[in-house]
Amino acid sequence: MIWIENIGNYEGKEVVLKGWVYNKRSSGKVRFVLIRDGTGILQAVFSAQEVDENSFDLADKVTQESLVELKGIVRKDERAPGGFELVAKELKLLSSSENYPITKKEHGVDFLLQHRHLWIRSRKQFAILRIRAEVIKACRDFLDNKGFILIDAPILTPTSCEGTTTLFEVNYFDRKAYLSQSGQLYNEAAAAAFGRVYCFGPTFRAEKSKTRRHLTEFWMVEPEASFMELFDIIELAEEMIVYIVERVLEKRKKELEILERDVSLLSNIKRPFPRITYDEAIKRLQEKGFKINWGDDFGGDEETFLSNLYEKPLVIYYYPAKCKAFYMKRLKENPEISLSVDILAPEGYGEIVGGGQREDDLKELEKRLIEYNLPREPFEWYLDLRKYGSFIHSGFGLGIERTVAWICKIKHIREAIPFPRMLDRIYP
RNA sequence: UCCCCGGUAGCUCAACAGGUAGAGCAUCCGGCUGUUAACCGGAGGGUUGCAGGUUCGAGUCCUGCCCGGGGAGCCA
Repeated sequence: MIWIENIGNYEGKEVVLKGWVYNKRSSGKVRFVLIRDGTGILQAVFSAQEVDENSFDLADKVTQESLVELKGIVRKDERAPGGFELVAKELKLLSSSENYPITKKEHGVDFLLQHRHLWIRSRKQFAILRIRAEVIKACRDFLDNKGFILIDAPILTPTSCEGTTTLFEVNYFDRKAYLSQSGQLYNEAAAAAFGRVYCFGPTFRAEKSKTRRHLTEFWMVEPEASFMELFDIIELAEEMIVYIVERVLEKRKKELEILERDVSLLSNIKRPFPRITYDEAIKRLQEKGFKINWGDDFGGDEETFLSNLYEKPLVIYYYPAKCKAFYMKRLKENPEISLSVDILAPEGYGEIVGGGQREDDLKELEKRLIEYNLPREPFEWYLDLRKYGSFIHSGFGLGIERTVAWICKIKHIREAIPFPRMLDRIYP
């Protein structure tokens, strides 16, 4: 099987390819048909003398997104997009396509999202989703190489992980269950069993958020490591981000080109990252005239401002405990401060990582459940982790779509997932 | 939930101050021997989101509803 991706290996040879018609152009006695096979796009050239009449005719008549079989000789030619083209010998129609809705001109967002199942065939979406696949592979390779074990957390859960967030409720054999909003708590159990673990999967938030940073279904990779403290986990997150960016730069050059991404900014993503405390962040914001007080969480504008401060991701740590989840360990010297961290991607992208050191003291944790107004019963198993050999441990979650959106420099994270789920949008 | 913007041909949009609904792309027909969202000529294509109101006359003004976009809040 020959794929367009590797077409350069067949220079001068006759090949047969299957693919969908991406575009066609004609100029009298020369016709150009661009076909895509899922790995790339290749231009085929039809000249009247070198091809039979039926094929030449078809090269003019064939419609966008029809499936065709193409025979021809691979030739290097600078005029061809991609550097190689096919001198066509024969074209066969395998399956026709009529009135393909996504044409060569512009379309609106609503229309494209209604046709997402077809939109993913187009060049830019193709590039983004291939980068997404690389980002995911990079996360997994990085953690696997570091000795982390993949232990997936359940999607159906008996209760909220953090209590506050709105959850999707499902009927579970006449009992209530909820779609997971984080694998975090299960990860902690797994960390005690396997040392260093991670889970990777979809998470769900039933918030009525309508912004470019939010989806109701999104993917996270969540490492959790025993014996690691806050600053160990910050280091791990930094290394992981550097690794992801490096891998995309190395393996997805073409896709970044399609997206016209300025790669010099990405090449700059090396350690160390700038690190500031929450207190410093507040000070910087207040200096700029933001109306924000100590104890407030950052809003969208604040996050954008902070993430534009540096060319590298910005590490912000020591958030007020009340901004963070009940399971965050507190600073010994000041229990108002949690051992927590967020990492904001640069170029205005905002938070891609959130994490911290977990409370390992049973009494403290019991107190927190009460403080946060959470029922004890569904968390019994979680408390057990502190009863049977409690251990220092930390972890974080990295949002896949936000990371992909940043690396691809796309405006809205809905394009960073194959089939986005948003408020009022669950089709296709 | 709130604020702002929008809904006109398959798609993207235009239509002055209320006066015969129009262009590009797509489709179909024709032309062009290297096109790069190719280009050039021609043709077909409309319940102006829905319901009501004002008016001699409504795409345009008013009211309600529906749908979408951007943002806020909330959140990762």
